[in-house]
Amino acid sequence: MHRRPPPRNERELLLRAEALSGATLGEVAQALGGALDQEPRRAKGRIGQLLEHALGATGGSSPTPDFPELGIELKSVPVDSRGQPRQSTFVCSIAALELAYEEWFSSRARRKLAHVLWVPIDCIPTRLADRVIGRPHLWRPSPHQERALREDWEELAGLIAAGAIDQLDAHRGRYLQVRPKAADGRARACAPGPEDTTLSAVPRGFYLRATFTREILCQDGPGRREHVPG
Amino acid sequence: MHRRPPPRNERELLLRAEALSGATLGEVAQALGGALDQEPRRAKGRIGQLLEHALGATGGSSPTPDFPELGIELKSVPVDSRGQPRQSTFVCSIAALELAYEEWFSSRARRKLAHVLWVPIDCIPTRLADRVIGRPHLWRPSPHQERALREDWEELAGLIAAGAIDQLDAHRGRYLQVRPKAADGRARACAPGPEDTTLSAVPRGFYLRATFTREILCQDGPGRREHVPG
DNA sequence: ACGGATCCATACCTGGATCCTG
DNA sequence: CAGGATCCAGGTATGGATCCGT
Repeated sequence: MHRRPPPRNERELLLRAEALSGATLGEVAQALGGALDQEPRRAKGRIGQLLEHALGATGGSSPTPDFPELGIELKSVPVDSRGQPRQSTFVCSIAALELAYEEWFSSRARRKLAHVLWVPIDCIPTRLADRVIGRPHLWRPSPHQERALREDWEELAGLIAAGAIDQLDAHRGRYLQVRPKAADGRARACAPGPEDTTLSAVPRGFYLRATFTREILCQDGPGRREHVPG
Repeated sequence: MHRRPPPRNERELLLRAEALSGATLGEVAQALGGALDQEPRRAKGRIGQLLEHALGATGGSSPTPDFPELGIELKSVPVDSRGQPRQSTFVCSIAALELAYEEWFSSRARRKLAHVLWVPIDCIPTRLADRVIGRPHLWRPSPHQERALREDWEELAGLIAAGAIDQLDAHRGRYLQVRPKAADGRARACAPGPEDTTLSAVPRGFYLRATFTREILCQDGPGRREHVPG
């Protein structure tokens, strides 16, 4: 499938993303010379990859942001008929053994969430190709949000670093949570255990709760610029 | 391509290997429902993989031997018209940073070479499919050979662990040598540098010199059993 | 002749996320 | 309805070795 060149600045990125809004995924795929012939259970990550191509994101499996020159991450987020997310959003995987040596500021989670272009996808149509792209939303965490994310992260990372990964479940954290991230339940990764031991646990990732992404998408954004005073 | 079930014991493995001797690679591939359409420069590893399938080896990229139940490694070795190896044989790749903590007995090199089924391939015919499989040779290092391999390994591993990987070249070692093992000269791996530093170097592997594999194949083996007294 | 450079197949890992059962 | 389980694509690493210029 064809991939567009990277956008040269933030404005160019936003213009491209707004140009996509209203289009169906099938139309975008066709414009790139591809097709969306697989159905949902078999195409969990296709939407994100399609948007990457359409917007000129690079990166792949590198640790750099999707738009390295701009320091911006791209996230597609499935929404219902009212434009609201119903599911959690994956942030990044967790290298449990290294978490003890990290701090929030240098963490992968903070870097991933520092500057994000959210692109809502209306997931009511069952067929992938019929789903409609919504208005993009370029976001940075507010001071309040960043504080809350940081507190969650420090609690969760602290538990893992202390060897409590097996006592930790997805109930913890207000905005950020920890859940399995693996091909299946048999996958294994190393993690700190009690008293300086190492144990083997299901690989985990950080996720944002749907309540939090709903809050983000309801903040003032491009879709409401006409109401801003001035 | 079809793969045979694993051999249940050493005898079954040897019988299968002897049954292949005299056959061409093309015949073996055809019997497995495959084909050998690629030519040498494009098929450096095809012969080894073909023999794995034909003999029922498992393993792939696991650290276990090719025949885990038997503890036996499979090595194909290209030979000339006199049945003698003309090239070195790859043993295993080197994890340079970990070599300092290893000893010969627990090393990957010793485990790979502890028990090997050598299968010579007459490489005079240019076309892959026309090459003829020779008599297999099941080998364990003699006390003399094991001592020499160990001395080589300890010298080479010691130099690498001491941070001298960039001063080390393929001239060192009587039987075992160290040479690049990478997709190309731009590949990089971490290695110990001088004075507890870490540097980036071309990935290396251990190889057996052709003089050594010639010695192995000339030892008494299945092909000469009729001359053994008794 | 051989030391350094290289080539293919395949398993594994990571990043993209959504599925789905109790 | 949300926590735990899972799925695909694509890149990387590993294992199989031989190529080839000097």
